[in-house]
Amino acid sequence: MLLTRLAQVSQEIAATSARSRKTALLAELFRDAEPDDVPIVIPYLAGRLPQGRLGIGWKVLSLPVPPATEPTLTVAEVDARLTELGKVSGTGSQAERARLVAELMGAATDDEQRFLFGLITGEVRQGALDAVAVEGLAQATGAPPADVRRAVMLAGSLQTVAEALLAEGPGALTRFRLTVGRPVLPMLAHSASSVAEAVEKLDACAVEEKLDGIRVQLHRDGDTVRIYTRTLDDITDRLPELTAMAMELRGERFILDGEVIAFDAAGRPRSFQETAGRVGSRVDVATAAKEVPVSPVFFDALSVDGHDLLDLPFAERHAELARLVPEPMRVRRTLVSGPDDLTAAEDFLAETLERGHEGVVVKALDAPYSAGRRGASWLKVKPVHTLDLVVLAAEWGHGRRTGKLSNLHLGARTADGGFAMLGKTFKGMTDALLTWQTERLQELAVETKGWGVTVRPELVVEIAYDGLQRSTRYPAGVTLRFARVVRYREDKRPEEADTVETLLAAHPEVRP
DNA sequence: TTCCGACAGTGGGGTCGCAAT
DNA sequence: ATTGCGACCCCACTATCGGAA
Repeated sequence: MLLTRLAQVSQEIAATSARSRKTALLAELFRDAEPDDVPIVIPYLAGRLPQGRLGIGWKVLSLPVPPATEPTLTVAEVDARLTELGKVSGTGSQAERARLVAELMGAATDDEQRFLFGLITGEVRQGALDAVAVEGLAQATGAPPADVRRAVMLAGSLQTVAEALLAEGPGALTRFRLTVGRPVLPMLAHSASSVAEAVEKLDACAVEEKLDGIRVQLHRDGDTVRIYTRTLDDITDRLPELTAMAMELRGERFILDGEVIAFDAAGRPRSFQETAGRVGSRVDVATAAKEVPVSPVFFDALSVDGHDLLDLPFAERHAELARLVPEPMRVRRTLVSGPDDLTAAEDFLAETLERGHEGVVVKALDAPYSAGRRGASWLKVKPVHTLDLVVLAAEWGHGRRTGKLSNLHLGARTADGGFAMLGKTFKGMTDALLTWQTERLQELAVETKGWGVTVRPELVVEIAYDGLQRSTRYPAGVTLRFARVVRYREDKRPEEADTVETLLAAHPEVRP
């Protein structure tokens, strides 16, 4: 199959907003793909490279290369060239990589260049990724969408399922079962603004500590232990202490879900930055493990002794977990019978925050494990802080925000009467707000840059954030975590905005 | 008819590792 | 040694479609 066909279909998908139409377009293309092309075409149209990341980014891809006039590239050839590029990334020089990219781009037409750019940078912007591709695959093969979806969750890969389905038909789906050693996409949580709201929605539930660490899925099959992240990357080698602990547990074959986190000597959680740095260290793991040891804290069991627990209610899965894992390695929790029992939930949240953790996750006791989904049966509750800050500058948006000033530079007042930038945010804005701020900020502009505008520091904006973290990038030595716009405060003057001093005082645990 | 769950998109900061300067 | 880049951790929020209620 020619790459140009994919580029055209991708454009058509982007051009329609109807998901049913997107699905139909994908299904048609999947049906037309030759068996050899299937492992390439499916991921490409789901906006993904079969090779995973290549070590090629926006920078190298942006170097201008004159496009070809005639479309001649086949998907097989593109795949071969990208595989070559991936190999060079592992060993070779950047110059060699740039040469290979230029060669590939030079063989592509204008449309194909655009498609490849999006594919490699991970920004296809066609409004259809994995989930829509799964629908298309179901339609192309006549398999029930729910069955295809489940098989993809269990295989942890769309491509594997697609190949089997297109080669053997819907019967192949039964092959994909939960298997120890093969990671499944983890269940995710929605947000709730309070425990009252969460308990109201879920009724009988467990309220568990939410730890600010790294999500892990631990598989043990006899003497073999494997540990995977949220995105199913294998990080076994970086967590030797976890492997050792897994061997101590009372079971031979199991899959557990949990979090790893570093605690200090007093048993309080260390900052996310410290835990993440430790888990990210790959070169000298032994030293890193000595300096920042991490502990596993498990909260779910997906499989025990060959039994698939995914469809069991949480209460039963947790009973299995408790049988296998001693209490210190399980997440702290309390059981709540329903809205009448709200005080217990609220006390537990207060206690959890006192212990230095992020918040809580409220989980329905009767819900199955929804692998790969953001199920409504897990609700996280975290305290929100707010500040009144001043807009110092704004950057032009991309994609659907093209032509709108989007990303705001936020400043707090300093002792000398100026402003110190604390970070940026593009979150929390409605389309109407984007339009309004684009106009308003241009009125306040003092300087126009390629990336946006700097403005007179006059506009006050209320910002919600999750906490403070140390920063080497910003002048106050700190930055906001997960900042988002709540509303503009045109009733406030910049002299009334919050100061760096009061911000630091509100977070004594973070010292710049 | 209205409501709501699921998705995609738009990016944020930090850290690590590697190659180039 | 320092800098720039890419990968991968953490993540919030809005718009939209289409099935459920």
